[in-house]
Parts: sequence; structure tokens; C-alpha cells
Amino acid sequence: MKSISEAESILMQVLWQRGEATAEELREAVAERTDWQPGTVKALLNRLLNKGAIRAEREGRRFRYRPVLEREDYVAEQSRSLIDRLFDGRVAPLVAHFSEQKALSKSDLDELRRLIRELDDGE
Amino acid sequence: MKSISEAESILMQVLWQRGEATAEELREAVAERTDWQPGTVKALLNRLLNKGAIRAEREGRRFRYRPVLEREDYVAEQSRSLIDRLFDGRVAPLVAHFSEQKALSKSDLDELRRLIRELDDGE
DNA sequence: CAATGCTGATTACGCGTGTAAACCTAGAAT
DNA sequence: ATTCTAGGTTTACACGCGTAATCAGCATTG
Repeated sequence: MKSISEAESILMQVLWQRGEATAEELREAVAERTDWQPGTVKALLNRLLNKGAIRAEREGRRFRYRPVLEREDYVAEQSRSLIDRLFDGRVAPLVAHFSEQKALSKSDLDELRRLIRELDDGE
Repeated sequence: MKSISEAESILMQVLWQRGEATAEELREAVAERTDWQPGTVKALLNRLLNKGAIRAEREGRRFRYRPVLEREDYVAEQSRSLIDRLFDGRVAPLVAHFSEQKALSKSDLDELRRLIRELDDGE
């Protein structure tokens, strides 16, 4: 299960979001972000197939694609990688970074508070 | 100022850490992680020079390299990019992710608490 | 001064990526 | 059955990356 590329991950996002899609649906879904031609989407899908990240099942004359790689796993690997590379493996410095940058929204703060409270008493 | 690659960023880490270094010092500094030949390091340094991420000043027969790109900026861009790509631009879900993963260390938690308290009353 | 040897610059090379044109094939339409 | 066509598959190509061999300039030394 080789690592998936930037362009490929855009398609994965859509697949994770809606569970499944045809090539054309995918193309439409990313149309505003990318202007990919149909062939481009197909090629990317094939690479994802080869990497084992998705599977395809025939449906009449076309295919329906579904994720095999779990979003959770991908997210975990990407997050871990960034945190390790830039923040010495610890989460807090990243939050601190955003805090200094004043890039924490009100709802972010609310949720962080909630999370911490949860962790403090629960479990 | 094009984006810097994975291998290049390893050299940047060292430069940010010590402020400056020669090619050979860099090679030693990353020796255990990479086994790069001297030529490899030189080539990477040249790419960084072309990208404007570092500068070099002659020092006798060799060069001394310093970062031009600020670590802060790099970190900000990378973090922002990940958060946007995977967590819809918000920080809390990332922390939640690590929390679910039980990947928050004791000191992470302590610091998060401290950060939140700080934001709550201070400023 | 010529030979030797650092150190940086240039060139190379295979591989993944982004993007797409060209090609192929099983159904649909006639 | 023959042709048309909506998909999918193969091939292509330029570019960046990881890695390094090779080339070139200049300083040290015999």
C-alpha cells in the first residue's frame, strides 16, 4: 500500500465523503478545484487501484469506485508525520503555534475546552 | 520562493537549529538519518539556493550557509496546509483525532490546559 | 611551477507525479 | 450484424526529487 499523492488524495477525499462514486461523478465533484479532464481522473483512479487504496466494481458499462484505505488511517499517518517532522512528535506545540498565530477560531477554542474537560474527568 | 522538498527540509531543520553551517557540517549532522554523500548534500544546497530558501557566504575556500526562509513561515505553511486538507481548516478536530488515538502525552495535556487557560484570561 | 587535493558546480539518471492524448472494447442504436 | 460511442486502459511527456558521478577552480605542497 504505497503512499498516495496529493492529486490522488483529492479524489480520496471525495470517496471518503460519499462512500462511493463513478469516475464522472468524481470529475464533477472536483471540477471547480481542478479542471481535470476525464482521462486525468481515470489515470489517477488507476494509480489508486494499483496502490490498493480503492477498489472498483463494474456497474453496467462503467465502474463504481470505493475506498479501501480508511480515512482514519490516512489522517493518522499524515498527522503523525507532520507532528514528528515539525513539532518533535508532540501535539501541544502545534496548537501553541496556531495560538500564537491567532488562528484559533472561537469554535476551535470551545471544542478544545470541551475535549480537555472530557479527558480530565472521563476515562 | 518555490516549495522545498522533503530531503531539502531535513537540511533546513539543521540550519534552523544552529543558525548556520557548512556543507560538511550539514552532512555530519544528518549522517545517522541519511547516509548522504557529500555531493548529495551540495546538490540539495544548490536547489535550496535556487529556491531562495538559504543564502551562502564564502568563507575561505568553503561556504557557510544560512536560512533565509524563516522556520516560523515554513511551519505555518505546512501546518495550515495539513489542517486545511484533512480537518477542514480547524485545529480542534486534529487534537480530537490524536485524543481518540490516545496519542496525547501527559505533558501534551498539561501544556494544552495551560494554553487554554492562558487564552481564556490573558490577552 | 606542477601536482595534489578540497570544495563547489554541472550533469546524469531512474522514478513518481500531474496531466492528457491516443487507443481499445463492450454495449446501444440502427 | 454493423456502426457508434461512452467508458476504461495504455502510452506519453515534462518536471521535480533523491541520489550521486563527474567536472572545474583554486589553494597547498613538494
